[in-house]
Amino acid sequence: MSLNIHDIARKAGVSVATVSRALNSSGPVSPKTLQRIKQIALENNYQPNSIAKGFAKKRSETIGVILPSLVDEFFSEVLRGVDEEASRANRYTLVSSSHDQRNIVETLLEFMSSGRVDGIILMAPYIHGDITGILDRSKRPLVLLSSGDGLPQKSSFNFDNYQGAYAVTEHLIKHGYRKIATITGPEGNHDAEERFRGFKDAVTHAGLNVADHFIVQGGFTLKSGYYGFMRLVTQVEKPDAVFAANDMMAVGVFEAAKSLGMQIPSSIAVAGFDDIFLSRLLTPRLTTVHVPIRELAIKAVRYLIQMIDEKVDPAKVYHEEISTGLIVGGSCGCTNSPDRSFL
Amino acid sequence: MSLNIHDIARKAGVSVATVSRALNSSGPVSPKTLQRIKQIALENNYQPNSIAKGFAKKRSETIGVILPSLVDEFFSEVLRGVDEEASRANRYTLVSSSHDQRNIVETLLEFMSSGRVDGIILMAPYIHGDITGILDRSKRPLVLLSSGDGLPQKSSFNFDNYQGAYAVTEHLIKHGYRKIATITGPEGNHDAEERFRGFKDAVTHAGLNVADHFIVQGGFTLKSGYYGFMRLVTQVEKPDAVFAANDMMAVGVFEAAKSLGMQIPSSIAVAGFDDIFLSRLLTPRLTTVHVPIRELAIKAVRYLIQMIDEKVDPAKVYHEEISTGLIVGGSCGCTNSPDRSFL
DNA sequence: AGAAAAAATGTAACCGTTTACATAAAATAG
DNA sequence: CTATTTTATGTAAACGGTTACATTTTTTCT
Repeated sequence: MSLNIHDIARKAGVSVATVSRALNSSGPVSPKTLQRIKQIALENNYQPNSIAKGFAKKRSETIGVILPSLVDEFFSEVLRGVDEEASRANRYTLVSSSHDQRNIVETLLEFMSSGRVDGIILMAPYIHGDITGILDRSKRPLVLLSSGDGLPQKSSFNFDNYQGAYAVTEHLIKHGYRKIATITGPEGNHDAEERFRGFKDAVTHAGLNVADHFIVQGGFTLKSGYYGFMRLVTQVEKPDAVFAANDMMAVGVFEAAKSLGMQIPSSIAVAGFDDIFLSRLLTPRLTTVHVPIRELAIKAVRYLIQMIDEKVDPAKVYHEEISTGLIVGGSCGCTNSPDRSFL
Repeated sequence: MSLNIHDIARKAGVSVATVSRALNSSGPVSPKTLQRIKQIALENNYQPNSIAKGFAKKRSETIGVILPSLVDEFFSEVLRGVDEEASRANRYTLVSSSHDQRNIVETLLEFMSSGRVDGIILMAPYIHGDITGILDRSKRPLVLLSSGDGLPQKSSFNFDNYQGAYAVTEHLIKHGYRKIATITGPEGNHDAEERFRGFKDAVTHAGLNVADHFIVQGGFTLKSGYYGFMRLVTQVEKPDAVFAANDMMAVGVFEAAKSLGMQIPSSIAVAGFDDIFLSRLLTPRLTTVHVPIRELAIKAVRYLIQMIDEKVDPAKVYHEEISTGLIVGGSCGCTNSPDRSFL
């Protein structure tokens, strides 16, 4: 096994306490002792055992991230942001992509009481009773990411879905479309609900009404966008524009339109939400709402670390809504939209 | 703070050793004591401090994953596979997406000598001297993922890039194309090199020759595919088919062809490599090579865990090449290819 | 120079668990 | 019914750091 602090102390002819102080700058050490210890540590490339360190300090320098799954761009961007900010703050990232609800609960319990993480970033689009229960008696700092306000007693960072949906819908209305349909996200999903609310308000405030047959429920998947669109356009009254609650469904809409021989935006305008990479490749480019995922993750981690370091009161709740930005492509009917923005 | 093993021992009127044995089934405990201890542990929902446990056992039950970055589909699929298999084996996943080479080296050192992980999955497309040096005196089990055979002394899991590239090129040749160009991956990248080798051999074995002006260097990015194609088709002698060393570049090729008004596959056939999600959405669907990323990751983790548990000799090296599969779309000229496979 | 203050270093307890070894209790054998 | 073996339990050291406190050395002040 590699050498430990005692070995270094012996080699340097000092006590372990001095070595610890020298290497962590945690107490006074005379310049020449400091120098000698550092030298010896370097020569023997001593690496303190960080498990032991964590044990002694009751700190793991690790933040735990619980994600619903890692499949799509969204989650990997979150993870990227978390890892980026965590490593900037010299923290480790322990990740768990829970495959189902049970799993989230278990992981949460584990993470909270095992001493393995100092704080938790939890992303749970569907928060239910079990989770609430655990979270209530959670002792570790925790922040919710894009999980809505179902748990107002916990600090959270969300996108301003309402504002984004409102803005993009308003944009469609400005184009003169009057029969605007939407394909929603899955039921119970906070983002989906907020987006729908924004859509509805924008339509209503414009003096239009939201017809029931212009609302079809989707599931944030390409497939549901495809079939959702099919349902919309095979009705007697057809919409002249459709707002898909996320880009993946908008892609489904494009595919469906293509297979029906419908032109976008001339036969029907389309808008999405998320600004995924793919939306840039559609022709015409998708009009959508940009969500700064990394930024969200980074802010959440920063706040979490402040809680851990007690720079902010961990008991106090803080909520932040990160604003989203309208991205105008050609799918809404705008003509001056940039092309080949992917290059 | 939550209670520890001593508290449980006291409540149960036994010693900590007995509690430890009871809860870990690591020694004889009488049925009724066992029952009582478990009961008490449950009532007080006792969770052993896993840092302390790791410290005592010199085991962290954690596997470290070092990835070059988390941006694309490839890496997030890897992570997904790792996490899936790790959690199946009751291990944690500590992730680090190193942003540059220096970072990889540092992380590697940290991971190896800190006791924080029991083993490491390293994915480093470009292995250079520094890394080799560290790896040589690494004490922890480590497996390389898709990093080529630059380090034959370490166990590794790779895709059979050669075979895949050979197969897809051969398929193009079967179509009758004779002037086959390629856009390669970045220099020094193992996958890229193997793919090129497969391409070259397939062409040569068919009695054709690989003209220099039919080889342009790309960088695995959409952009490089776009411009690479532009260069290829603005030459005096134009290719009739092009093999992009990855799908992202093939997407660039599609875009470039579109902007030049060229039809795929009638004016020029295209094939890619990777079978990314996007390749399914192209029209015609991209002919490509499927790489079972999750499978690769899962196999690597399984093997790593065997090394950790000393089920296999950690000193012995093992190499596995995972075979890839040809996916026939319409971009090569095949007509019976399935459409809308994304639904 | 001696006293007081400041700086450097050392000693040892502690963090929560495992585990080798010792001891006690129960089961089995003769 | 004892002697022996087996099973159950307890004791205490170890893991590798940190850190409060004690002690020693150095510096500063009068």
